[in-house]
Amino acid sequence: MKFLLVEDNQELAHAISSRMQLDGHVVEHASNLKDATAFVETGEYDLILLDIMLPDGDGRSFLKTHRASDLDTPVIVLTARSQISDRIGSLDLGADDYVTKPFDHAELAARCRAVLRRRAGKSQTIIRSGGVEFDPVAGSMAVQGQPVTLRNRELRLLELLINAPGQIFSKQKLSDRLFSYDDDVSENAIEVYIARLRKHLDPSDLKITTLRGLGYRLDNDA
Amino acid sequence: MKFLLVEDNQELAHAISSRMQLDGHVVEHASNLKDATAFVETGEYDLILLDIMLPDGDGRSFLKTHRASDLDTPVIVLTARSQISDRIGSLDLGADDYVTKPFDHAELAARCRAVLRRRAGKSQTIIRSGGVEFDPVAGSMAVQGQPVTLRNRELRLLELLINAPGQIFSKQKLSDRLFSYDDDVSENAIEVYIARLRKHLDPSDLKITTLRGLGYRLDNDA
DNA sequence: TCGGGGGTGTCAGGTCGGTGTCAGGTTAAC
DNA sequence: GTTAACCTGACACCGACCTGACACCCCCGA
Repeated sequence: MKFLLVEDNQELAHAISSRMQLDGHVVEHASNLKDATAFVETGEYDLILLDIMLPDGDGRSFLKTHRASDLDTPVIVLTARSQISDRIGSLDLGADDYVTKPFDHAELAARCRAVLRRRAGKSQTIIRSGGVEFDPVAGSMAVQGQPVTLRNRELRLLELLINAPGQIFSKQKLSDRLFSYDDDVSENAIEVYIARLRKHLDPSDLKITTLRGLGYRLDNDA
Repeated sequence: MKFLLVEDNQELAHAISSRMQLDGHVVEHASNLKDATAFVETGEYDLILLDIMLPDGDGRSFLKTHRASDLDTPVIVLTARSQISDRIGSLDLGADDYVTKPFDHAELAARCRAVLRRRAGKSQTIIRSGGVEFDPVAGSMAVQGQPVTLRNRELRLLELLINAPGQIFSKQKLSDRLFSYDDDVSENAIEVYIARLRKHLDPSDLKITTLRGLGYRLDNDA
Protein backbone atom coordinates (compact mmCIF):
# COMPACT_ATOMS: atom_id res chain seq x y z
CA MET A 1 0.00 0.00 0.00
CA LYS A 2 1.10 3.54 -0.68
CA PHE A 3 0.47 6.16 1.96
CA LEU A 4 0.76 9.92 1.96
CA LEU A 5 1.78 11.44 5.25
CA VAL A 6 1.15 15.16 5.72
CA GLU A 7 2.89 16.27 8.88
CA ASP A 8 5.17 19.22 9.62
CA ASN A 9 6.85 17.80 12.69
CA GLN A 10 9.84 16.08 11.10
CA GLU A 11 10.59 13.88 14.03
CA LEU A 12 7.08 12.57 14.32
CA ALA A 13 6.83 12.18 10.57
CA HIS A 14 9.93 10.05 10.57
CA ALA A 15 8.66 7.92 13.38
CA ILE A 16 5.36 7.32 11.66
CA SER A 17 6.77 6.55 8.27
CA SER A 18 9.36 4.14 9.58
CA ARG A 19 6.64 2.39 11.50
CA MET A 20 4.45 2.16 8.46
CA GLN A 21 7.31 0.81 6.44
CA LEU A 22 7.55 -2.01 8.92
CA ASP A 23 4.14 -3.05 7.70
CA GLY A 24 5.46 -3.07 4.18
CA HIS A 25 3.84 0.16 3.09
CA VAL A 26 5.44 2.85 0.99
CA VAL A 27 5.20 6.25 2.63
CA GLU A 28 5.65 9.60 0.97
CA HIS A 29 5.94 12.60 3.14
CA ALA A 30 4.74 16.18 2.69
CA SER A 31 5.48 18.83 5.29
CA ASN A 32 2.90 21.36 4.25
CA LEU A 33 -0.32 21.76 2.33
CA LYS A 34 1.36 22.97 -0.81
CA ASP A 35 3.49 19.87 -1.12
CA ALA A 36 0.60 17.67 -0.15
CA THR A 37 -1.53 19.05 -2.93
CA ALA A 38 1.27 18.50 -5.40
CA PHE A 39 1.70 14.92 -4.24
CA VAL A 40 -1.98 14.15 -4.53
CA GLU A 41 -2.17 15.62 -8.00
CA THR A 42 0.67 13.55 -9.32
CA GLY A 43 0.35 10.28 -7.49
CA GLU A 44 -2.23 7.80 -6.35
CA TYR A 45 -2.46 6.84 -2.71
CA ASP A 46 -4.30 4.21 -0.79
CA LEU A 47 -4.47 6.23 2.40
CA ILE A 48 -3.69 9.73 3.56
CA LEU A 49 -2.56 10.57 7.08
CA LEU A 50 -3.28 14.24 7.60
CA ASP A 51 -2.14 16.51 10.36
CA ILE A 52 -4.54 19.38 11.07
CA MET A 53 -2.11 22.05 12.13
CA LEU A 54 0.24 22.83 9.29
CA PRO A 55 2.54 25.81 8.70
CA ASP A 56 0.72 27.03 5.63
CA GLY A 57 -2.85 26.44 6.65
CA ASP A 58 -5.46 24.20 8.12
CA GLY A 59 -5.49 20.56 7.14
CA ARG A 60 -9.23 20.68 6.95
CA SER A 61 -9.16 22.99 3.97
CA PHE A 62 -7.03 20.38 2.26
CA LEU A 63 -9.52 17.73 3.23
CA LYS A 64 -12.34 19.83 1.89
CA THR A 65 -10.81 20.49 -1.50
CA HIS A 66 -9.66 16.92 -1.62
CA ARG A 67 -13.19 15.65 -1.22
CA ALA A 68 -14.54 18.32 -3.52
CA SER A 69 -12.37 17.05 -6.34
CA ASP A 70 -14.03 13.68 -6.08
CA LEU A 71 -11.03 11.90 -4.74
CA ASP A 72 -12.08 9.11 -2.52
CA THR A 73 -8.79 8.21 -0.95
CA PRO A 74 -9.48 7.44 2.68
CA VAL A 75 -8.14 10.00 5.13
CA ILE A 76 -7.14 9.61 8.76
CA VAL A 77 -6.75 12.89 10.59
CA LEU A 78 -4.09 13.45 13.25
CA THR A 79 -5.04 16.02 15.86
CA ALA A 80 -3.77 17.21 19.18
CA ARG A 81 -5.68 16.08 22.18
CA SER A 82 -7.04 19.50 23.03
CA GLN A 83 -8.56 20.10 19.66
CA ILE A 84 -11.63 17.97 20.02
CA SER A 85 -13.59 20.25 17.76
CA ASP A 86 -11.08 19.46 15.03
CA ARG A 87 -11.76 15.79 15.20
CA ILE A 88 -15.48 16.15 15.11
CA GLY A 89 -15.38 18.73 12.34
CA SER A 90 -13.08 16.62 10.28
CA LEU A 91 -15.44 13.69 10.41
CA ASP A 92 -18.08 15.95 8.92
CA LEU A 93 -15.69 16.95 6.19
CA GLY A 94 -15.24 13.36 5.21
CA ALA A 95 -12.38 12.04 7.21
CA ASP A 96 -12.58 8.31 7.79
CA ASP A 97 -11.17 8.34 11.25
CA TYR A 98 -9.10 10.43 13.58
CA VAL A 99 -6.28 9.74 15.98
CA THR A 100 -5.28 12.09 18.77
CA LYS A 101 -1.67 12.90 19.50
CA PRO A 102 0.15 11.59 21.27
CA PHE A 103 -0.90 8.22 19.98
CA ASP A 104 0.29 4.70 20.18
CA HIS A 105 1.83 3.63 16.93
CA ALA A 106 0.18 0.30 17.35
CA GLU A 107 -3.13 2.06 17.56
CA LEU A 108 -2.50 4.11 14.46
CA ALA A 109 -1.59 0.99 12.57
CA ALA A 110 -4.78 -0.66 13.74
CA ARG A 111 -6.86 2.28 12.60
CA CYS A 112 -5.18 2.21 9.23
CA ARG A 113 -5.97 -1.45 8.83
CA ALA A 114 -9.57 -0.87 9.86
CA VAL A 115 -10.06 1.97 7.41
CA LEU A 116 -8.46 0.09 4.55
CA ARG A 117 -10.49 -2.97 5.32
CA ARG A 118 -13.67 -0.94 5.43
CA ARG A 119 -12.75 0.71 2.18
CA ALA A 120 -12.13 -2.57 0.48
CA GLY A 121 -15.84 -3.12 0.79
CA LYS A 122 -15.40 -5.82 3.30
CA SER A 123 -17.82 -4.63 5.91
CA GLN A 124 -17.36 -8.17 7.08
CA THR A 125 -14.47 -7.76 9.44
CA ILE A 126 -14.66 -11.15 11.05
CA ILE A 127 -11.75 -13.34 10.16
CA ARG A 128 -12.31 -17.10 10.08
CA SER A 129 -9.46 -19.50 9.87
CA GLY A 130 -8.65 -22.95 11.17
CA GLY A 131 -11.50 -23.17 13.65
CA VAL A 132 -10.97 -19.64 14.90
CA GLU A 133 -13.34 -16.74 14.54
CA PHE A 134 -11.76 -13.42 15.22
CA ASP A 135 -13.60 -10.13 15.36
CA PRO A 136 -11.20 -7.23 15.90
CA VAL A 137 -14.03 -4.72 16.24
CA ALA A 138 -15.75 -6.61 19.00
CA GLY A 139 -12.44 -7.68 20.45
CA SER A 140 -13.73 -11.19 20.70
CA MET A 141 -12.57 -14.55 19.56
CA ALA A 142 -14.17 -17.95 19.37
CA VAL A 143 -12.29 -21.20 19.12
CA GLN A 144 -14.31 -24.13 17.81
CA GLY A 145 -17.41 -22.12 18.60
CA GLN A 146 -16.37 -21.52 22.18
CA PRO A 147 -16.01 -17.83 23.00
CA VAL A 148 -12.65 -16.86 24.43
CA THR A 149 -11.88 -13.55 26.07
CA LEU A 150 -8.58 -12.13 25.08
CA ARG A 151 -6.77 -9.39 26.85
CA ASN A 152 -5.56 -6.20 25.31
CA ARG A 153 -2.10 -7.32 24.38
CA GLU A 154 -3.11 -10.80 23.36
CA LEU A 155 -5.72 -9.31 21.11
CA ARG A 156 -3.29 -7.05 19.37
CA LEU A 157 -0.76 -9.78 18.97
CA LEU A 158 -3.32 -12.07 17.43
CA GLU A 159 -4.47 -9.32 15.11
CA LEU A 160 -0.95 -8.83 13.88
CA LEU A 161 -0.34 -12.48 13.25
CA ILE A 162 -3.68 -13.39 11.76
CA ASN A 163 -3.52 -10.57 9.27
CA ALA A 164 -0.36 -12.01 7.82
CA PRO A 165 -0.47 -15.77 8.30
CA GLY A 166 2.62 -17.61 7.17
CA GLN A 167 4.75 -14.53 7.58
CA ILE A 168 7.69 -14.49 9.94
CA PHE A 169 7.62 -11.85 12.66
CA SER A 170 10.87 -11.27 14.48
CA LYS A 171 10.68 -10.59 18.18
CA GLN A 172 12.01 -7.14 17.50
CA LYS A 173 9.22 -6.49 15.03
CA LEU A 174 6.54 -7.74 17.36
CA SER A 175 7.97 -5.71 20.19
CA ASP A 176 7.93 -2.61 18.01
CA ARG A 177 4.28 -3.07 17.21
CA LEU A 178 3.01 -4.08 20.59
CA PHE A 179 4.82 -1.55 22.69
CA SER A 180 5.62 2.10 22.29
CA TYR A 181 9.06 3.63 22.23
CA ASP A 182 9.40 4.79 25.76
CA ASP A 183 8.54 1.59 27.51
CA ASP A 184 11.38 -0.74 26.84
CA VAL A 185 10.48 -4.30 27.53
CA SER A 186 12.59 -7.37 27.47
CA GLU A 187 12.26 -9.79 24.62
CA ASN A 188 11.00 -12.27 27.10
CA ALA A 189 7.74 -10.36 27.27
CA ILE A 190 7.08 -11.37 23.69
CA GLU A 191 7.81 -14.98 24.49
CA VAL A 192 5.34 -14.80 27.33
CA TYR A 193 2.61 -13.37 25.15
CA ILE A 194 3.24 -15.90 22.46
CA ALA A 195 2.82 -18.60 25.07
CA ARG A 196 -0.42 -17.11 26.36
CA LEU A 197 -1.82 -16.80 22.89
CA ARG A 198 -0.77 -20.34 22.10
CA LYS A 199 -2.82 -21.59 25.01
CA HIS A 200 -5.88 -19.86 23.68
CA LEU A 201 -5.34 -21.20 20.19
CA ASP A 202 -4.60 -24.72 21.39
CA PRO A 203 -7.96 -26.32 20.48
CA SER A 204 -7.85 -24.83 17.00
CA ASP A 205 -5.86 -25.63 13.90
CA LEU A 206 -3.90 -22.43 14.14
CA LYS A 207 -0.44 -22.91 15.50
CA ILE A 208 2.31 -20.45 16.23
CA THR A 209 5.55 -21.88 14.99
CA THR A 210 8.84 -20.86 16.52
CA LEU A 211 11.70 -20.27 14.13
CA ARG A 212 14.78 -20.11 16.24
CA GLY A 213 16.74 -16.93 15.79
CA LEU A 214 14.21 -15.64 13.31
CA GLY A 215 10.90 -15.20 15.02
CA TYR A 216 7.38 -16.58 14.98
CA ARG A 217 4.86 -17.51 12.35
CA LEU A 218 1.18 -18.33 12.40
CA ASP A 219 0.34 -21.51 10.53
CA ASN A 220 -2.84 -23.36 9.73
CA ASP A 221 -2.45 -27.08 10.38
CA ALA A 222 -5.65 -28.08 8.67
CA MET B 1 -30.05 2.84 -5.11
CA LYS B 2 -31.08 6.42 -5.58
CA PHE B 3 -30.93 8.75 -2.63
CA LEU B 4 -32.16 12.26 -2.05
CA LEU B 5 -30.05 14.34 0.28
CA VAL B 6 -31.62 17.45 1.77
CA GLU B 7 -28.94 19.46 3.49
CA ASP B 8 -28.02 23.14 3.37
CA ASN B 9 -24.45 22.84 4.56
CA GLN B 10 -22.67 22.44 1.23
CA GLU B 11 -19.49 20.96 2.62
CA LEU B 12 -21.28 18.36 4.61
CA ALA B 13 -23.59 17.62 1.72
CA HIS B 14 -20.66 17.03 -0.54
CA ALA B 15 -18.93 14.83 1.95
CA ILE B 16 -22.01 12.71 2.40
CA SER B 17 -22.84 12.37 -1.25
CA SER B 18 -19.34 11.46 -2.30
CA ARG B 19 -19.32 8.87 0.43
CA MET B 20 -22.61 7.43 -0.66
CA GLN B 21 -21.43 7.30 -4.24
CA LEU B 22 -18.60 5.12 -3.08
CA ASP B 23 -21.18 2.59 -2.09
CA GLY B 24 -22.54 2.72 -5.59
CA HIS B 25 -25.55 4.89 -4.90
CA VAL B 26 -26.81 7.80 -6.93
CA VAL B 27 -27.27 10.90 -4.84
CA GLU B 28 -29.26 13.98 -5.72
CA HIS B 29 -28.89 16.99 -3.55
CA ALA B 30 -31.37 19.66 -2.48
CA SER B 31 -30.30 22.58 -0.31
CA ASN B 32 -33.72 23.65 0.88
CA LEU B 33 -37.27 22.47 1.30
CA LYS B 34 -38.48 24.02 -1.89
CA ASP B 35 -35.99 22.13 -4.00
CA ALA B 36 -36.54 18.98 -2.01
CA THR B 37 -40.27 19.08 -2.70
CA ALA B 38 -39.60 19.57 -6.38
CA PHE B 39 -37.22 16.62 -6.42
CA VAL B 40 -39.65 14.34 -4.67
CA GLU B 41 -42.48 15.26 -7.01
CA THR B 42 -40.51 14.53 -10.12
CA GLY B 43 -38.35 11.59 -9.14
CA GLU B 44 -38.48 8.34 -7.26
CA TYR B 45 -36.05 7.69 -4.46
CA ASP B 46 -35.15 4.69 -2.40
CA LEU B 47 -34.09 6.73 0.59
CA ILE B 48 -34.19 10.32 1.75
CA LEU B 49 -31.59 11.86 4.04
CA LEU B 50 -33.19 14.89 5.61
CA ASP B 51 -31.60 17.65 7.62
CA ILE B 52 -33.93 19.22 10.13
CA MET B 53 -32.62 22.76 10.14
CA LEU B 54 -33.06 24.25 6.71
CA PRO B 55 -32.99 27.86 5.55
CA ASP B 56 -36.59 27.91 4.46
CA GLY B 57 -38.19 25.94 7.23
CA ASP B 58 -38.20 22.92 9.46
CA GLY B 59 -37.47 19.59 7.86
CA ARG B 60 -40.19 18.02 9.92
CA SER B 61 -42.87 19.90 8.04
CA PHE B 62 -41.47 18.39 4.88
CA LEU B 63 -41.56 15.00 6.49
CA LYS B 64 -45.18 15.50 7.50
CA THR B 65 -46.46 16.50 4.09
CA HIS B 66 -44.32 13.80 2.57
CA ARG B 67 -45.97 11.12 4.65
CA ALA B 68 -49.40 12.68 4.24
CA SER B 69 -49.15 12.23 0.51
CA ASP B 70 -48.79 8.49 0.99
CA LEU B 71 -45.21 8.30 -0.09
CA ASP B 72 -43.45 5.58 1.77
CA THR B 73 -39.89 6.37 0.86
CA PRO B 74 -37.82 5.69 3.95
CA VAL B 75 -36.39 8.79 5.60
CA ILE B 76 -33.35 9.17 7.80
CA VAL B 77 -33.28 12.43 9.70
CA LEU B 78 -30.04 14.27 10.36
CA THR B 79 -30.11 16.32 13.54
CA ALA B 80 -27.61 18.34 15.46
CA ARG B 81 -26.37 16.94 18.70
CA SER B 82 -28.99 18.02 21.14
CA GLN B 83 -31.40 17.07 23.77
CA ILE B 84 -33.64 14.16 23.11
CA SER B 85 -36.64 16.46 23.15
CA ASP B 86 -35.57 18.02 19.88
CA ARG B 87 -35.95 14.74 18.16
CA ILE B 88 -39.37 14.02 19.48
CA GLY B 89 -41.71 14.30 16.63
CA SER B 90 -39.48 13.41 13.77
CA LEU B 91 -39.83 9.70 14.24
CA ASP B 92 -43.46 10.12 15.19
CA LEU B 93 -43.88 11.87 11.91
CA GLY B 94 -42.67 8.81 10.14
CA ALA B 95 -38.92 9.00 9.97
CA ASP B 96 -37.27 5.61 9.89
CA ASP B 97 -34.18 6.51 11.77
CA TYR B 98 -32.10 9.48 12.72
CA VAL B 99 -28.42 10.24 13.03
CA THR B 100 -26.99 12.96 15.18
CA LYS B 101 -24.32 15.21 13.79
CA PRO B 102 -21.49 14.85 13.86
CA PHE B 103 -21.52 11.25 12.78
CA ASP B 104 -19.18 8.67 11.47
CA HIS B 105 -19.76 8.23 7.80
CA ALA B 106 -19.41 4.55 8.36
CA GLU B 107 -22.21 4.80 10.87
CA LEU B 108 -24.45 6.67 8.47
CA ALA B 109 -23.80 4.06 5.81
CA ALA B 110 -24.69 1.34 8.27
CA ARG B 111 -27.94 3.07 9.18
CA CYS B 112 -28.82 3.42 5.54
CA ARG B 113 -28.27 -0.26 4.97
CA ALA B 114 -30.29 -1.12 8.04
CA VAL B 115 -33.21 1.04 7.02
CA LEU B 116 -33.26 -0.30 3.50
CA ARG B 117 -33.08 -3.84 4.77
CA ARG B 118 -35.89 -3.60 7.24
CA ARG B 119 -37.99 -1.67 4.78
CA ALA B 120 -39.47 -4.99 3.82
CA GLY B 121 -41.25 -4.98 7.14
CA LYS B 122 -42.54 -2.00 9.00
CA SER B 123 -40.70 1.05 10.10
CA GLN B 124 -39.66 0.21 13.58
CA THR B 125 -37.81 2.49 15.85
CA ILE B 126 -38.21 0.83 19.20
CA ILE B 127 -35.29 -1.38 19.96
CA ARG B 128 -35.96 -4.58 21.85
CA SER B 129 -33.11 -6.65 23.12
CA GLY B 130 -32.38 -8.84 26.09
CA GLY B 131 -35.42 -7.84 28.11
CA VAL B 132 -34.96 -4.16 27.37
CA GLU B 133 -37.29 -1.97 25.38
CA PHE B 134 -35.71 1.25 24.30
CA ASP B 135 -37.46 4.10 22.56
CA PRO B 136 -34.84 6.67 21.65
CA VAL B 137 -37.38 9.23 20.57
CA ALA B 138 -39.54 9.26 23.64
CA GLY B 139 -36.44 8.79 25.72
CA SER B 140 -38.05 5.97 27.58
CA MET B 141 -36.88 2.56 28.51
CA ALA B 142 -38.45 -0.48 30.05
CA VAL B 143 -36.61 -3.35 31.68
CA GLN B 144 -38.53 -6.59 31.93
CA GLY B 145 -41.67 -4.59 31.32
CA GLN B 146 -40.93 -2.18 34.14
CA PRO B 147 -40.57 1.41 32.94
CA VAL B 148 -37.31 3.05 33.88
CA THR B 149 -36.61 6.74 33.62
CA LEU B 150 -33.19 7.51 32.30
CA ARG B 151 -31.49 10.83 32.53
CA ASN B 152 -30.27 12.65 29.51
CA ARG B 153 -26.70 11.45 29.56
CA GLU B 154 -27.62 7.92 30.44
CA LEU B 155 -29.99 7.85 27.52
CA ARG B 156 -27.43 9.03 25.05
CA LEU B 157 -24.91 6.54 26.33
CA LEU B 158 -27.38 3.70 26.05
CA GLU B 159 -28.32 4.88 22.62
CA LEU B 160 -24.72 4.75 21.47
CA LEU B 161 -24.11 1.31 22.86
CA ILE B 162 -27.36 -0.31 21.84
CA ASN B 163 -27.02 0.82 18.26
CA ALA B 164 -23.78 -1.07 17.95
CA PRO B 165 -24.01 -4.00 20.33
CA GLY B 166 -20.92 -6.13 20.55
CA GLN B 167 -18.69 -3.32 19.44
CA ILE B 168 -15.96 -1.86 21.56
CA PHE B 169 -16.24 1.81 22.40
CA SER B 170 -13.13 3.41 23.80
CA LYS B 171 -13.62 5.89 26.57
CA GLN B 172 -12.36 8.59 24.29
CA LYS B 173 -14.91 7.78 21.64
CA LEU B 174 -17.71 7.80 24.16
CA SER B 175 -16.43 11.06 25.56
CA ASP B 176 -16.39 12.60 22.10
CA ARG B 177 -19.94 11.55 21.53
CA LEU B 178 -21.42 12.40 24.89
CA PHE B 179 -19.82 15.75 25.50
CA SER B 180 -19.22 18.78 23.37
CA TYR B 181 -15.90 20.32 22.62
CA ASP B 182 -15.79 23.13 25.09
CA ASP B 183 -16.37 21.11 28.19
CA ASP B 184 -13.49 18.83 28.73
CA VAL B 185 -14.40 16.13 31.13
CA SER B 186 -12.28 13.56 32.82
CA GLU B 187 -12.41 9.96 31.72
CA ASN B 188 -13.83 9.18 35.09
CA ALA B 189 -17.09 10.76 34.05
CA ILE B 190 -17.51 7.99 31.52
CA GLU B 191 -16.83 5.38 34.16
CA VAL B 192 -19.45 6.94 36.37
CA TYR B 193 -22.07 6.92 33.63
CA ILE B 194 -21.26 3.38 32.73
CA ALA B 195 -21.84 2.44 36.33
CA ARG B 196 -25.14 4.30 36.48
CA LEU B 197 -26.34 2.71 33.28
CA ARG B 198 -25.26 -0.69 34.51
CA LYS B 199 -27.49 -0.31 37.51
CA HIS B 200 -30.46 0.37 35.30
CA LEU B 201 -29.69 -2.57 33.06
CA ASP B 202 -29.07 -4.91 35.94
CA PRO B 203 -32.36 -6.83 35.82
CA SER B 204 -32.06 -7.36 32.08
CA ASP B 205 -29.86 -9.60 29.98
CA LEU B 206 -27.92 -6.70 28.62
CA LYS B 207 -24.55 -6.32 30.23
CA ILE B 208 -21.84 -3.76 29.72
CA THR B 209 -18.53 -5.54 29.59
CA THR B 210 -15.33 -3.77 30.54
CA LEU B 211 -12.37 -4.50 28.34
CA ARG B 212 -9.42 -3.17 30.24
CA GLY B 213 -7.37 -0.73 28.27
CA LEU B 214 -9.75 -0.97 25.33
CA GLY B 215 -13.16 0.28 26.34
CA TYR B 216 -16.68 -0.95 26.90
CA ARG B 217 -19.01 -3.22 25.02
CA LEU B 218 -22.70 -4.00 25.30
CA ASP B 219 -23.41 -7.71 25.33
CA ASN B 220 -26.55 -9.76 25.40
CA ASP B 221 -26.25 -12.57 27.92
CA ALA B 222 -29.30 -14.40 26.76
C1' DT C 1 -34.00 37.32 45.13
C1' DC C 2 -33.93 33.32 47.49
C1' DG C 3 -34.23 28.43 48.20
C1' DG C 4 -34.85 23.83 46.66
C1' DG C 5 -34.04 19.91 43.79
C1' DG C 6 -32.61 17.05 40.22
C1' DG C 7 -28.99 16.24 37.10
C1' DT C 8 -24.00 16.32 36.47
C1' DG C 9 -19.03 15.87 36.90
C1' DT C 10 -15.18 15.45 40.27
C1' DC C 11 -12.73 13.36 43.88
C1' DA C 12 -10.58 10.01 46.90
C1' DG C 13 -10.01 5.65 48.37
C1' DG C 14 -10.23 0.95 47.39
C1' DT C 15 -10.20 -3.17 44.44
C1' DC C 16 -8.63 -6.01 41.11
C1' DG C 17 -6.78 -7.70 36.90
C1' DG C 18 -3.45 -7.18 33.26
C1' DT C 19 1.28 -6.84 32.70
C1' DG C 20 6.24 -7.61 32.52
C1' DT C 21 9.95 -9.83 35.00
C1' DC C 22 12.37 -13.58 36.88
C1' DA C 23 14.26 -18.05 37.66
C1' DG C 24 14.62 -22.43 36.49
C1' DG C 25 13.67 -25.88 33.11
C1' DT C 26 13.62 -27.45 28.17
C1' DT C 27 14.96 -27.65 23.44
C1' DA C 28 17.48 -26.93 19.26
C1' DA C 29 22.00 -26.00 17.07
C1' DC C 30 26.69 -26.94 16.34
C1' DG D 1 28.62 -31.59 25.54
C1' DT D 2 28.12 -26.86 25.48
C1' DT D 3 25.71 -22.93 24.57
C1' DA D 4 22.20 -19.84 23.47
C1' DA D 5 17.55 -19.43 22.49
C1' DC D 6 13.18 -20.37 24.04
C1' DC D 7 9.38 -21.95 27.30
C1' DT D 8 6.67 -21.44 31.46
C1' DG D 9 4.76 -21.16 36.21
C1' DA D 10 4.83 -17.88 39.70
C1' DC D 11 4.75 -13.33 41.36
C1' DA D 12 4.67 -8.46 42.48
C1' DC D 13 3.47 -4.11 40.82
C1' DC D 14 0.97 -0.55 38.93
C1' DG D 15 -2.58 1.62 36.84
C1' DA D 16 -7.20 1.03 35.01
C1' DC D 17 -11.44 0.77 36.85
C1' DC D 18 -15.24 1.03 40.40
C1' DT D 19 -18.01 3.50 43.70
C1' DG D 20 -20.03 6.29 47.39
C1' DA D 21 -20.03 10.88 48.56
C1' DC D 22 -20.04 15.58 47.49
C1' DA D 23 -20.02 20.18 45.43
C1' DC D 24 -21.72 22.61 41.59
C1' DC D 25 -24.96 24.51 38.39
C1' DC D 26 -29.02 25.33 36.10
C1' DC D 27 -33.82 25.57 36.17
C1' DC D 28 -38.16 26.63 38.66
C1' DG D 29 -41.26 28.20 41.70
C1' DA D 30 -42.19 31.25 45.40
